[in-house]
Amino acid sequence: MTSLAQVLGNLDPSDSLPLYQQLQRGLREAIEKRILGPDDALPSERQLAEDLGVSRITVRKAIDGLAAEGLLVSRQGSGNFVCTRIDKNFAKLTSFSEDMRARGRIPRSAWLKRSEGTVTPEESLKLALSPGTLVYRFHRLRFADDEPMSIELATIVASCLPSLDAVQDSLYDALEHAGNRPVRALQRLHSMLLSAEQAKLLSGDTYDFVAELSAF
Amino acid sequence: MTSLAQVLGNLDPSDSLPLYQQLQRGLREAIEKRILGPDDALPSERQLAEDLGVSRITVRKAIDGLAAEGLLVSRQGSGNFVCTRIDKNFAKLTSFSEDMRARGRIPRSAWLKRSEGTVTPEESLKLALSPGTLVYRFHRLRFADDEPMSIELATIVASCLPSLDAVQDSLYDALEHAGNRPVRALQRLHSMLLSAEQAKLLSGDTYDFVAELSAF
DNA sequence: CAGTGGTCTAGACCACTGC
DNA sequence: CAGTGGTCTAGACCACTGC
Repeated sequence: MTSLAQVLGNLDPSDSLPLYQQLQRGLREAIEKRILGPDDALPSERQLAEDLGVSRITVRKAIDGLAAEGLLVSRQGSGNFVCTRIDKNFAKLTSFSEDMRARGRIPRSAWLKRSEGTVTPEESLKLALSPGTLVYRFHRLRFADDEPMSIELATIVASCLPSLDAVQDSLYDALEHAGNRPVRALQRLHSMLLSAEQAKLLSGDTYDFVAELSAF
Repeated sequence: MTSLAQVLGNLDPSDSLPLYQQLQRGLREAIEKRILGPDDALPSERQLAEDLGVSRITVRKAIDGLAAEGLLVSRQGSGNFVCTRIDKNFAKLTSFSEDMRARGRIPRSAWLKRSEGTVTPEESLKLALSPGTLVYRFHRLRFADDEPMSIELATIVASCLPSLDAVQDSLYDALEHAGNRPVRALQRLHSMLLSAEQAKLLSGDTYDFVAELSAF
């Protein structure tokens, strides 16, 4: 009997909610309440099944669901582990690379364009920078396990990085390496209509795109 | 023996790829090749299992995976059906509402702000509109099954809609109702940093937000 | 080599659909 | 009420991990 099983309480077969969903909810709450902390291993599936009086398949279905939610990762031969993951309220700043790694996926990016210049009036307003500030702009296509996820534009004050080429895979890594780990950021997300070229990039049909895209 | 089973060919238990993944791939290809068309019902799970010489659980695992991919929807007591879904190349224009419905999810939107005005110089360039053209702007928070999915800004030439209030849930529905079903569009998608307010909206922690958001 | 997750089977009962 | 998907069991063998 693990202490976790005590926390989970008894599953009720007569409940209208299926057993695996009861278990999934219980484990989710245990993770959210930090009873199970990041990187903690769950009891083995066989152990959980025995403790809770259900079959292993029922346990697996709950765990599969949590893995799909990004709360757990399964490692064959090793165990099921709680993901280190972003806080729902974005309290902790994480990069795309970190986020994907925390979800057990391999981040990768392809460069579309990188350039340097001075802030536009719009950027100057949004980022609270003096006009004339030198910035680097990074246009990237982001992948997780080779699946195209998003097109990203990052605008960074040039003085935060040693050079335009300092960014390889992770922008955050490069900033941290330069001693500028971001501690505060204004995060903005837009959902917009795609240009034909952008659609093509995200569709995954072409990876041999040209590096130059106009009017991003 | 269904004709579909013939198309799928034999599953090979000695293959390193698990049976359910072999079947999932076979069904995916059948859907992509339109051997299984939109809204077509699959043979029943028991029938597929018998035809292919595997257990029903193996069939279900393949079908669950395809449902997670958005290629199928399951209807209890009825069957598994091929989704009408967007073409990978965005050849067919679909709205958020249509897309979500096709995936068996319920689209909903909450208004953040709606306004009218004349095109900005930037919009004028991007949308190829004459300066001074009257447009409606729609800022919405989009939900699927009450889960916040995205923040959307739509800019529509005012002459395409009878009024600013003509749009209820679906912009495309409103446009179609006005006789302006879009046949061609420039679609753009941006992944950007979120403002604190936007992050809050998407985190699902607050639904009683104010309708006014500045500097979107 | 003991223990783990990954896959698979044969069978069962349930709620639901649609005639 | 026959057929369907949804859930669940008990058991099995595999590949892999980590000591």
